[in-house]
Amino acid sequence: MDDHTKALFAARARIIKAMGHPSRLFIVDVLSRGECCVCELQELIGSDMSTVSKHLAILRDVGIISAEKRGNQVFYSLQVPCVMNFFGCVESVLKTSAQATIELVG
Amino acid sequence: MDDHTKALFAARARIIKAMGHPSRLFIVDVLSRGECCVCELQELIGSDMSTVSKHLAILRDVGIISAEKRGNQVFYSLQVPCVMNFFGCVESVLKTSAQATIELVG
DNA sequence: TGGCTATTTGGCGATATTGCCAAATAGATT
DNA sequence: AATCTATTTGGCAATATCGCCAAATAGCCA
Repeated sequence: MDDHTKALFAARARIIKAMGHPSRLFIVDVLSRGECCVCELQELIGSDMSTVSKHLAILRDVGIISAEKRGNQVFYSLQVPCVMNFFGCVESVLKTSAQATIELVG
Repeated sequence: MDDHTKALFAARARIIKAMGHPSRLFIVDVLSRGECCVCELQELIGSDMSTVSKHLAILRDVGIISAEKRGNQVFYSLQVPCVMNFFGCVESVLKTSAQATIELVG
């Protein structure tokens, strides 16, 4: 892998990696239905607010979501809705994988 | 998040996480153009063969790729081609993100 | 200003990932 | 069987991630 290819795939992986966590994937899913403040997400997820905030920062750093401060709260929204298309394919990976297990078992 | 939702998003995240590494993303890209043995991938990536083998195992464990042994070599192939659709969206995240930086700077 | 709420940041221990080396395994060839 | 090649596995040190707590920050309201 030459340096350019390496950099390209590192940049791509960074974005995908940002979604590779249950809470962060959940955040993306929730935000696909409209903006949310941190407090709402925190209630839904059930982790410490600081933990949720850090997850949001990770998604924001790679550009998947964006933040807007209004009053004393911060509203996050999905910046690149096409990431929602991942879900359909991910389900099909899960299905394929489950099918393989069934065939393996009997 | 109730237990079912938690499990669902954990399962999804596991799949996305498997792709969240430059070498593994590269492997998926290469395999999208046809099956490959480990030795070919190792040459392209340039890491130790054992490292490549472990990356392949991670992708295989989640069901994204599959392995077939022929002779004394193992050929891997992309099991769920729709993951290739991720790339287009990832590029658009990169573009959006670059655009945001441009607007921020000037 | 002082206090209140919402959010972020710093720090830390626990845990997971990464990539190399060395050793084990499996098939092919002699 | 002995050996060669291709691949996987075990082990380990370096590094990164995770989630909580405590502290800092920022905006609102009295």
